[in-house]
Amino acid sequence: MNNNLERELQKVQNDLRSKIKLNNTFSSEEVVLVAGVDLAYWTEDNTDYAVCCIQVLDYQTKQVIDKAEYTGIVEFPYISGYLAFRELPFVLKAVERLESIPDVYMFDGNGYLHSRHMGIATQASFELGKPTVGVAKTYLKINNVDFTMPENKVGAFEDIVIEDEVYGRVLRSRLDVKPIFISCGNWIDLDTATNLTMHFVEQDSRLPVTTRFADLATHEVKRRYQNK
DNA sequence: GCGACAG
DNA sequence: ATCTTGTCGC
Repeated sequence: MNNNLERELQKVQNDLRSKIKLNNTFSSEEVVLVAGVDLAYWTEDNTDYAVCCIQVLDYQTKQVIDKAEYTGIVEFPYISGYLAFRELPFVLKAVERLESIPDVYMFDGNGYLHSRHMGIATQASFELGKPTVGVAKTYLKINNVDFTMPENKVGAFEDIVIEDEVYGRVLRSRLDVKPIFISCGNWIDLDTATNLTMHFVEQDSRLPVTTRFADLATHEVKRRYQNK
């Protein structure tokens, strides 16, 4: 990619690093509304489109109490390490359409588990002003450090430590299924992020239902658009 | 040329 | 992310 662009994007991310707080800025009793965020992409008439879907679940009942979506033209390419610049504009537009105010957002991707601690979950927190969590399906290698595979037991995990700093966690959310990668977005600690994730993991997916429902919603929107 | 590469 | 059938296993 363009070197000047990369320097510019790195500067944006580096300037935000000092604002990250990896401790809870809330008490667990305050967490009532949890949002799952995801996007889907497609091409129509040589134009790239994306839809962001957000599903807001009640922590206790796990019922969807609010949802919103935003569809638009994709303006930014996918560049590994800079996912937020591509997806965040869609997320913010969708959030505007929510009636509720989620207490925490869960993203499909990383947060602190990023070479500059600036995965989409962390970068999003500064726009949203709310705690965020990153839940990724695959590992984005940092400084050539691999992760250790956790044992095959539900809830088993291994922290991903690079130069004595914990970046994130590989979590076995379900038995006999590939693990997922949990990291703090902002204003939340890793244990709480892990517990929150496990709380929403059910039998049909290794991903928390927050993210899972958002994923299903994006696919429905995509089909709706492609069938017309 | 080859391997890496969140989504 | 997306393109895509069958197939192995519970």
